[in-house]
Amino acid sequence: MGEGTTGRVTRRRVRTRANLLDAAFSVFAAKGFGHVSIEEVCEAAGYSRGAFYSNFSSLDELFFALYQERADLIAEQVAGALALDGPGLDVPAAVDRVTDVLLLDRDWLLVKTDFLVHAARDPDVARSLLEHRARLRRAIADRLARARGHTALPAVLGDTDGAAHAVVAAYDGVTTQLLLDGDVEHARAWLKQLLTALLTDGSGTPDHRQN
Amino acid sequence: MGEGTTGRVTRRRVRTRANLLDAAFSVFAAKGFGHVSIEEVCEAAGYSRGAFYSNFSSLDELFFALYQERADLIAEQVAGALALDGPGLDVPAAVDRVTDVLLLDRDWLLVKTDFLVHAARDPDVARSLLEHRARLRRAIADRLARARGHTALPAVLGDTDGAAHAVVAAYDGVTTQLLLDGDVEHARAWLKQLLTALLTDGSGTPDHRQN
DNA sequence: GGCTTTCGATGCATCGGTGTATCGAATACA
DNA sequence: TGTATTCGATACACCGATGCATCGAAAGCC
Repeated sequence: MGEGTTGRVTRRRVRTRANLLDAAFSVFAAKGFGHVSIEEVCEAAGYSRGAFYSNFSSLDELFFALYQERADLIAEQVAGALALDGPGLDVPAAVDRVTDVLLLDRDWLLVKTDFLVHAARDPDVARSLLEHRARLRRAIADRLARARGHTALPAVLGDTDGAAHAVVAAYDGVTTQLLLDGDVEHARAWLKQLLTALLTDGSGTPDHRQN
Repeated sequence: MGEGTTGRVTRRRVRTRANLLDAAFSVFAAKGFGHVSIEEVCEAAGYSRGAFYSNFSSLDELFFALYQERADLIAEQVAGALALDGPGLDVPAAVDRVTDVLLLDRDWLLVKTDFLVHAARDPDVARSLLEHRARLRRAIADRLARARGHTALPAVLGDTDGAAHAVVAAYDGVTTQLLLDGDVEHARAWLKQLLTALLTDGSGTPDHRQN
């Protein structure tokens, strides 16, 4: 229990915990939180319920831990992709890099959206998620601010903060579509186009589709 | 069962069915599909499980019916809002009207998102939802096409179809944010700004916030 | 208004999931 | 290597939800 003092840093405990989390990710992605039992997670991980209750006290707790783990990971990657080039920001290139990181696989988006729905009904979780999003936006806004003067930003959206808002909104919007049609490549292209449309006044490359 | 032939158009049946659907909406909005039992719905509606099983065969079926009912209703309203003025489209005015219809209450967005997550895991449901969205987009694209020449559309997004895509994406994006912060008014303002930014090359009214 | 049909309430059997208590086994530390 | 302690598997009791089968009551039809 005591996480502060290293009372007994068991080695297998971390392993089982990680295994449980990994298995939970697959199961959640496949069936959706709310249609998943503790037993299913344990079975997928190859443990019995004893192991679960030894590591978590409820499915909610595990779900939260799972989300935070992966979300932090992706946030790092995005920050990395943003920091890649110098102060002179090449918008299309940065958009490419970020897009590649952001739209990796559909499974993550499924879990992410499940979590969103979860958060929408629990103020505490919502607060936590809002803070996460705010951090992400700030990273984007900072990057955009640093690039100002080098590349002109259309004034329609207001300051860089507004532009960051728009970027996140575009991402969320494309996510929705991707969840339905499952076409990652198309979503990525579409997101790039949308972002360049928002962040430049120049010419995007139109390209369309049925659904 | 026989819906085609009007074998016996019972009158109370439609009432109870409607009551069940209404009650289900509240319960789903509050707890989320997947955390709701048939009993809860029946209790909220003031019926017993017998009534439920007489009208639906599963929660999924009810959920689908519920979604389709309300989605069609809103689609009608949007179409109405779009058709309101003549061939000369006043973009800001139309945006205002549509926005007012689209972002009515958070409960609907909650149920809608639940349904999205549901559809994302069931190809049949996904297909149905994609068709619905396609119809909506076509309505928007038609409206935009009719207005071409009157109001200049920025070419960044390609043709009117691309613009319609962008409109829907913006809506979805704002929805996500609204689900978290619960501020309908702000979401509406933000959506208006985003849409005008996308549909005009002119000046939006910047206005910002913390989250 | 009587008669038939359908609707919906009640009771029951069942099942799956939960949480806890207990115990053997694996592991860290001396 | 011995031993104390933690980890995780097994067993059990419990609860809630499900779906069905039955039956009284309301509604439509003549």
